[in-house]
Amino acid sequence: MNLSIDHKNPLPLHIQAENLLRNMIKDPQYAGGKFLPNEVQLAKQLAISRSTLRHALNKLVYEGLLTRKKGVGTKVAEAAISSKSKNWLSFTQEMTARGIIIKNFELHVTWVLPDETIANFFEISPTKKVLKLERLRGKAEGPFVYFISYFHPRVGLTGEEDFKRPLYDILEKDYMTVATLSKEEISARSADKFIAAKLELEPGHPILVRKRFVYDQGERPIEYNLGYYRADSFVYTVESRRE
Amino acid sequence: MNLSIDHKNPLPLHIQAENLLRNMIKDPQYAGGKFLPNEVQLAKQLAISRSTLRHALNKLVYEGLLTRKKGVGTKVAEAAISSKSKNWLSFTQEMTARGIIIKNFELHVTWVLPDETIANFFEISPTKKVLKLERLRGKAEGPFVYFISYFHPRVGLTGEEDFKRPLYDILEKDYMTVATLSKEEISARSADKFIAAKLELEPGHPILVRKRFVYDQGERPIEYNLGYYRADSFVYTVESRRE
DNA sequence: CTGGATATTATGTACAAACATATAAACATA
DNA sequence: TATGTTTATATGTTTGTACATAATATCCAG
Repeated sequence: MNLSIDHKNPLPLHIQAENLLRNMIKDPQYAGGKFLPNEVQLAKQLAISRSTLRHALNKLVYEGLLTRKKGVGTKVAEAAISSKSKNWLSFTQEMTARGIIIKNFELHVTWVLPDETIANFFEISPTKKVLKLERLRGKAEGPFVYFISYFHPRVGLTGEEDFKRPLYDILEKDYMTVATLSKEEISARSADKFIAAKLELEPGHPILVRKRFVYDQGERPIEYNLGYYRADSFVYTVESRRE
Repeated sequence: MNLSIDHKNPLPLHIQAENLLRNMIKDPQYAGGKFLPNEVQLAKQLAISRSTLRHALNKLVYEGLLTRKKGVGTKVAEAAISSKSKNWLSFTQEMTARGIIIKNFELHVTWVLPDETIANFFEISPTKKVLKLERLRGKAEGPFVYFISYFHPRVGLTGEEDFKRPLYDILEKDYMTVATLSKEEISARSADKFIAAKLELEPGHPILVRKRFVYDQGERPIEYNLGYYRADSFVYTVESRRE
């Protein structure tokens, strides 16, 4: 990856700067909370104007990766693991953007009969088997989320796919299915024995449950997803605006 | 609402322009798909520079309200008008819509010194007292949520208001403050003794915590709200769409 | 009448230069 | 010691200017 800006490169300078910054802030030095060099200095360092640099910075600030404070400086935003409904990033993309490397602890693929909720959501017969994908994921230190996904037969997944690739990438590129609409329900509960064991905590500890109903462009159901998050490492964020 | 830009107004010009544009594009003329005036012309019309105008336009483009096309023009995005404002119901309105009658179990109003989070969010000194409103609310059978709200001094609340009225009604009608933007963080935790007692459950039981940061039209902070919900009676739902 | 060169139009990119304002540290005063 | 005051620093705001590039409209030759 390039570590400096190339004025000959046809890629716009502010995009180059943006990419460069994305890498820069993954450095533990900055991810640890240290301020970036100030704008004037950084602009000089990259040999671009302050305006162009700010253009790049703005984008990262908008994405919530950086925070700025007038008179103080710019630094990497608190790397609290969170979910931003607005941007529609995949789990992996979002975590990577924050410099968090996701590790897969477990991965199971099976074919199962749908329970009532799922059969209803998919509008299929309860005797028709669906693909079930279970994943235990987290950081190097340990898992923090247990995912269960069910896929509508219409999608055409075989179960032989490489689920280490980003899910929505597989769906889009290999199955021409674009996830367009998602309805989510977030609730709290205490961990039962099964989930507690997976997430390496005591039964009874609070967990955050996220149910996700995913639809394609035609608003047809394609995925039902359950996520069980350790309460101590996940915050769900929402931004809403009225006009 | 102002229909032109006031260079005397301390509110930054690009924010004024942004607000103005938000109104402008509600006009059926533009919402119907007509192109806005071109940037150079519009800048002249508003008596601001093209850069400043673009700053405002960029924000709306980020939000997905406008789409631009090089060499062609800028217009209101196709699907932008649809579902956005859906979320903005007051707690009481929302519950009433579901046929749930809300009972106030407790209601306390006090003036307190803000902690660091609040002082930071409000951008005020930690020595400046703010109004704190605590409410225990629920159904006839029992409470299910404990709310704590802090209000920015700018709003002008005295503490003598009738808080049995809907909050946003008070703010709009009596204090000319319109809550326009809200950022929320949802997390899970187990109830401490205080909250457990309020919500009539055992300490250690899971609860859902909702932090809410509320802003007015000028994106100035006006309220910080904490909601502690019984996990067995509350689910948070979100709908998001990508275009 | 059609295809291709050309001009026009509007957004995209980039830089330079001031001045405004919030923050924090250094300093001075009561 | 406590409280202002100044100063250095960094981001925030605003303007002006110039040229690049994509999309569209126009015109001209064959």
